[in-house]
Amino acid sequence: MNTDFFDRDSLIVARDLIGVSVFVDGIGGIIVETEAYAPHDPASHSFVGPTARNRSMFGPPARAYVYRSYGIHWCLNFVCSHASAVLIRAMEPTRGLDVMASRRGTGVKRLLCSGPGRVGQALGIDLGFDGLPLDRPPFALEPSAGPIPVANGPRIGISKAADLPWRFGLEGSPFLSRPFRGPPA
DNA sequence: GAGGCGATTGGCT
DNA sequence: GCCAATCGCCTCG
Repeated sequence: MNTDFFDRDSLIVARDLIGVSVFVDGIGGIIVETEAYAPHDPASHSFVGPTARNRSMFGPPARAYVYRSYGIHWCLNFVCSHASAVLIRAMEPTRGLDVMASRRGTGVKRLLCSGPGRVGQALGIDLGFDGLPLDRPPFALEPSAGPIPVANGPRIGISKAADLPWRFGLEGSPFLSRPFRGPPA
């Protein structure tokens, strides 16, 4: 994947990432759910300006931004233009199922990567991946095979700007962290 | 230096 | 559906 793919508005990238495959050391699958965090977006970690935690968001696009969620989980984002980013919320696992099952402590396929914290754990993500470029190992990205039916709706689990329909997903996928409700916003 | 809170998950009712 | 677990970051004093 061309790094220019990420040098765009996070809303566009979030939608275009649905169907793209992501692998970390050869382990991963197809992205089926994302959320966009934009410049001047109150819900974005970059909203408060550069800090020790969010410095990767203010660096060049096409890199990883990793943060700890609720003191427990590691969440993986892709940095886009102007300190925006896309959170990888869910994937359909395709390669390295055995390794992901071992890391997750379950063999149930649907529970391997369906949720941002689960994605991080299944891929073996931690702070050491923060700031790494996405166009070379350990990361590998592959374009989607063909046209994808993309649904969208409000982002999950946030209190600020909770009404914005900036969550995107593969319509009808059983690997979504949660189903999409109603018509697209 | 201290307190509150969160882009979540898993287990129990 | 509700709630605890868990801890780094940010804000305020």
